[in-house]
Amino acid sequence: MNYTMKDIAQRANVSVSSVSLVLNNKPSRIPKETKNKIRKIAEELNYRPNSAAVFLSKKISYNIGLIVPDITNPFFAFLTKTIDERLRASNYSTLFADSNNSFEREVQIINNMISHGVDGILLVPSNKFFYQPHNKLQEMIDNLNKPLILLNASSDLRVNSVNFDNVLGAIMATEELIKYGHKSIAFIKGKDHFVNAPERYQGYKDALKKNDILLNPNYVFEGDYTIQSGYQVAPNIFNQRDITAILSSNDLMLFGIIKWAKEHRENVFKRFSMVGFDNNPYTEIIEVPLTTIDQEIGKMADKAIDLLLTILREKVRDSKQIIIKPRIIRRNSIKSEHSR
Amino acid sequence: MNYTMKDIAQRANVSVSSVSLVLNNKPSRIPKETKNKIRKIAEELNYRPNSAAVFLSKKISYNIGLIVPDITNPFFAFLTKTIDERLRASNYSTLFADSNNSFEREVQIINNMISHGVDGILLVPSNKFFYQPHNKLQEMIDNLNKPLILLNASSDLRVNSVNFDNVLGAIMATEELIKYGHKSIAFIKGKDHFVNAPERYQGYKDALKKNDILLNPNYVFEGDYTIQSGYQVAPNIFNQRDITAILSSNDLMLFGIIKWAKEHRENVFKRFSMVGFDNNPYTEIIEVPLTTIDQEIGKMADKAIDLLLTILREKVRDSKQIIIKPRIIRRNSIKSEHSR
DNA sequence: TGACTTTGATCAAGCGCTTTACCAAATGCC
DNA sequence: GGCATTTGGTAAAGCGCTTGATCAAAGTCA
Repeated sequence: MNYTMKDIAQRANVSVSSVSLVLNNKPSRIPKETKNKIRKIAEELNYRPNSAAVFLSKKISYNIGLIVPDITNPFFAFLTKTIDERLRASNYSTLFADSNNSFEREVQIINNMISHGVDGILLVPSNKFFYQPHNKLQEMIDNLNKPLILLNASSDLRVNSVNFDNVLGAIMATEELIKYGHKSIAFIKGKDHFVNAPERYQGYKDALKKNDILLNPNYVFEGDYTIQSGYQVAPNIFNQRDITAILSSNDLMLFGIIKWAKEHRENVFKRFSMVGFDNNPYTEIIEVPLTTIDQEIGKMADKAIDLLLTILREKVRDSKQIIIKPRIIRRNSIKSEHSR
Repeated sequence: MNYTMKDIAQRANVSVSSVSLVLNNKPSRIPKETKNKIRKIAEELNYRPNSAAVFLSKKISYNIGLIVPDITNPFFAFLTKTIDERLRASNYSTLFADSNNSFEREVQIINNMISHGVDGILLVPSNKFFYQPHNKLQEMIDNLNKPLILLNASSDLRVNSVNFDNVLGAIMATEELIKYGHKSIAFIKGKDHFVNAPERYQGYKDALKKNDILLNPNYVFEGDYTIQSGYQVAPNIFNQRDITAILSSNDLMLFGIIKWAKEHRENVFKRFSMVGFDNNPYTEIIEVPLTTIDQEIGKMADKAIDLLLTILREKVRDSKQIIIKPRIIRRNSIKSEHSR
């Protein structure tokens, strides 16, 4: 086993209480020399406090649960990295779990994390999360007795959340294309129950309306955010001869379209202007890097952690919905409509 | 707070001891009806054991620490996902940390994890890990008092490890190229202090020797495993007119070469046969998917967790070095030398 | 000198759970 | 009926740490 305060106390000829007071820098009347002696012994023994014992008496574990739907998705990987880094900087650790896009797992994991004594939970919900009956979810959240923050998702539940303004993001993207003269803009939407998918579709529609462009239902396609689904939908887009631009709900599906085009010897970059969502780092591989809507992950992580730490510090109970403005990253995948 | 055994005991009119015995399915003389009553109440209250308290008395936390150098690298992301899944299946949770390729962080994190009471640690060491003085490292590992398993790295330290046979992987890759008639094979090696990099270089050299091909130092290039470094090295490879094939220490650097080629209108797939390492999932985006050496991540995770759980169960102390055979995944990036 | 204050600590309870030893009541047996 | 045995539990200590209450000794002051 590891050394305990008892070991230090014995070696320093003081009581455990004194050791505790000193190592935690609590105000006490213990003189400098004794303090130094205790600190030195702790150092020598490489004393590490037993968090379980600390938790038992203080009810603070300095563990925060983080649940993501799929860590192999670069978006969630970057988010996880940033959150872990920020938490560590505030002296917290990350209890991690991958829900593998399953709601049942999410519930299991949440229970398990509470059992493991996390101080709070950051949940990046899977698409399946919002399938559930509203009141059941609300009850679960309310019964947690620990702060829960939803990331990358919005909800009308009474719950803290941090999300990007997806409607705005899609508007920005659509208007960028319109600015370059495009009027026949295809949209690849995610499935209706996907987190943030309806909002992106809404933004697309809003932007068209605002610019007096009629929505053509033949220009709207659907995918499931994977490269494959982009690949599958690609021929249909190429078949619609008047489409000049594509807005995709994420970058991955554009990758699929590009792959299909290359295999079929179509010059996709000449034929279409393209904008995606997510700022996928692998855009680097593409010979023409994609213009994309960047959800600034660092910002989201910061906001979420600020919110969480504030709740923990001040024990507030009401829930807050934070919305972050996305930004557009202009690269080379948009050409003026007339230059084609 | 959450409900405790005390709450259950009160409601069931029994002692806390009984509740503990029943909920843990310990042999006891408590009759079925009482057991059922206790279980029912626990269920109703959504009782979740307080792991900290369990840990304090049993010294088992059911938490395993996992440290990776960079979660945004798909290889580590897949590894993390698999490990998390497997651990959860065995009733353990994952205390995660990203060391951001820093040795200091690794040490900090390990101490913190021990303090948080993990039962064991799975460490995927960063390159900088092996910079350290050998004896210091050994001392640190020995003083842990918890099983530590090194993943994706080999070491002559007394420590458990699970790694792929990188020499063999590189031999397989090189011989695959030789089989297709290639003799002028470029090699992009990782920096010497990179984990597994010297082994891959060794395999390349071994395979050449075995096949009576002289090593040409002009065919050996160096990168740091990033797309950029492949991009940078690309013109030098294109300049060596007799090179017909490229073996890269990872897929990412090949991506960089492909990108450079496209930008410079070189038909890279016609000019070179290529083999990489890692089975990077984004090979999908490339129009000619890459043949690669796959380090079966699932196998590595399984072996590591088996080893860890065995150590925990049987409290063995000696260290074991497990080596896994890699496999080659044949795709379309190799052409016969004569068909060029 | 005696009352009061300050200094330098310690005591003890409690956090929630596990586990071994123990005990009282009921039952079985001759 | 008296003893042993079985049944159905409980008591209590301990895990390592925190913290408010407490206390003895030394120093201060009038």
